[in-house]
Amino acid sequence: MSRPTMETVAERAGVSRALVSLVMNDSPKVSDAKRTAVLEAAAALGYLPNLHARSLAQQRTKTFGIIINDIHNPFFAEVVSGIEAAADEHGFSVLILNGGRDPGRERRAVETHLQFQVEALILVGTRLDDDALERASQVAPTVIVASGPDHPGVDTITTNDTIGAALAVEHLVALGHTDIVHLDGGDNISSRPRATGFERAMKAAGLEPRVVRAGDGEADAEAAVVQLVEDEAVPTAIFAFNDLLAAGVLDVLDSAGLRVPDDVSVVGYDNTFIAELNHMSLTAVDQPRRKMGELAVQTMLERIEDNRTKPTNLDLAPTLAVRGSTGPPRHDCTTR
Amino acid sequence: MSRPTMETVAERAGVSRALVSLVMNDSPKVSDAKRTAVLEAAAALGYLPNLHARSLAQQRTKTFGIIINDIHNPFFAEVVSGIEAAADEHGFSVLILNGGRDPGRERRAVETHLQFQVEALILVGTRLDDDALERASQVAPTVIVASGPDHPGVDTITTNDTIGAALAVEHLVALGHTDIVHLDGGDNISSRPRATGFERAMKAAGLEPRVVRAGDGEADAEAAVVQLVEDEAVPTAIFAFNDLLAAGVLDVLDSAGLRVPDDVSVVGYDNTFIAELNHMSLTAVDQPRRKMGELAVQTMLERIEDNRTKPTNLDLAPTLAVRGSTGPPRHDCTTR
DNA sequence: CCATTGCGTTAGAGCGCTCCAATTGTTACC
DNA sequence: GGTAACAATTGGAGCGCTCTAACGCAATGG
Repeated sequence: MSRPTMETVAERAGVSRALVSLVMNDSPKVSDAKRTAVLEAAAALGYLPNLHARSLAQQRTKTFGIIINDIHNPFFAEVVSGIEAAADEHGFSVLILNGGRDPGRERRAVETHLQFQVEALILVGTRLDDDALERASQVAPTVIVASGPDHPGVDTITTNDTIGAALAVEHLVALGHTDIVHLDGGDNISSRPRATGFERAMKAAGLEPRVVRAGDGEADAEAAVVQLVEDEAVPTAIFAFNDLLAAGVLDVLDSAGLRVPDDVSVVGYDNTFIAELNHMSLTAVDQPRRKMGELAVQTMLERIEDNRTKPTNLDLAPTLAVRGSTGPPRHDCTTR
Repeated sequence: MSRPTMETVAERAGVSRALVSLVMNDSPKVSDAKRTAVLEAAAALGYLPNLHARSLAQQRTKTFGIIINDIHNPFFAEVVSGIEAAADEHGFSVLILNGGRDPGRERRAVETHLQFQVEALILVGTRLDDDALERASQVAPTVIVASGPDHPGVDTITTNDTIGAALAVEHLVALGHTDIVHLDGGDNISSRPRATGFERAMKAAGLEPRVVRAGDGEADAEAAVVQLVEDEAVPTAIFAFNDLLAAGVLDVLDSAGLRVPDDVSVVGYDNTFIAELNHMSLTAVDQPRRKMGELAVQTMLERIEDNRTKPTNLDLAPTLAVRGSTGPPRHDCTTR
């Protein structure tokens, strides 16, 4: 059952082990005759190089370690796609470990990756604390994509939540809305900048910002909106912390007999495929997810190949995907 | 920048390399004094064992290779969670590679995993052809989870689509429906068994099965339902190939002014979080995803540790998650 | 005809670890 | 006091590969 090794292939092809190695790394200095002989022997034996042995001998792995904070989150999946594409292009492999929304597990994932001698760590939406980040970045170049704490020595690729929130507000204001509520993300790490961006943009437009504390799950949104309905304090537009919240908003409004966007406009954040579902058709702030993944790889390559040492902190601009959930407000007695 | 090795640790602790190895594998036959000395030295140096060297020396990796057909699909993500949990419990690590819905990429992923000397391959929803499966299973025990071609020598963990479809039909029939349309999945690999199950269950209930060809994307469903509306051939219930299709159905019905479930009941398949969204509240056939992942691991362990050679083909029974999208039909002139 | 060049090839050390066999040190027993 | 038994420790070979230096062998040129 034991697999063939280079030795086996060499024997069968009637050459030395070193020559087989040269063929496997398609070196130009091998005669065509021997090359085909080796290739044939390898194919016949079903030979597959042992990556562990190679890494050990070569003292490098050409591998990135990805830790994805939550494999269930489609937002992160898209970032990973970008990483994979870019890594592939540069001859790097990618190992994915799932953080499972749990700092402890993420910590162990870092350890595992480092033991695998990955050449860089790409943390997609991490919850690691400063200490863990410090130790990780000591051993291998590390980049945080999408969200995570700031840490000197750790590169970051983010999008600017403040701008994103402003985009949403400006869109609504342009439509004529003046009474806009922001449902915030509670403890979520992105909650604060988005809320701040909202408040700032509202004030810039000469409007009074209303922020309602929610959370990052659908239920949080629903409770908050039910409250607004009960208090008869429903605004003409709601800007939700993320798409999932927005979905909750849509549902509560629907069962309260309020029409979207006629009675209330709704804006989400992240532009996940929830927003894309026709039944939702959610206007949402969009982050360039694939791009972020690609930039993460590029950032790491600069550290590895050009040994850059200065930290990189890219903060990209989000855009707005306008769909059917936003429109001009209805001008009735309450707003007039 | 080069990392410390066992040699370094041994030197600092004033012991031999072999002793360090024993400590790292916490062997019982090490004196407490030396043990703590080694541990301290290791901690001080920030020593991390090199997994490649270990794998090479040990001639085993205690690692499973997962290939996930589409990292964007939350259905698969749940299966992976189950795999991870079970693997962890047995001291196995898990390496994830993304198939990206592309057989070519999947093929390369298999290769990569085998080069990493994974002890078993777990294919979550594969699109690999017979040939590739044959070669893979030759080298390492292989199991297909959720969906993929049947292949001798490759274990499978599936749920019975025929039963699933029957569950949906029986639920609708029990509610009083007699005019039920199935939107099939087109070329999708699970399309056939679900359609067959539908037809069989309908006939068993003495009803005429109506199947409309669709696909596995939202747009496919929409086109199909628009057609039904135009033809004034809308049934009292629609059983969709998957949740995404069902979402499309919901939307078209909504804009056609038909109420769910009053005018039309809708059933989905997979019970993904689309179905759970309150705004959808989709009755859907549920597959025990985590369980499937766990069983996959167990199946592989049997091959590795108990060297079972007989193929395993587990076909689990799905269940039905009843939500708000189904109800009794309205008995008006058309059905009477 | 011998030194020179260069190409294709190979021997062999070494990557960091494990594991077996061998060694030392300690205690126990007759 | 000698030996057996055991516990703790170590040396060294070997896992499958890469890579450097050296080698053989042609073709070339003086």
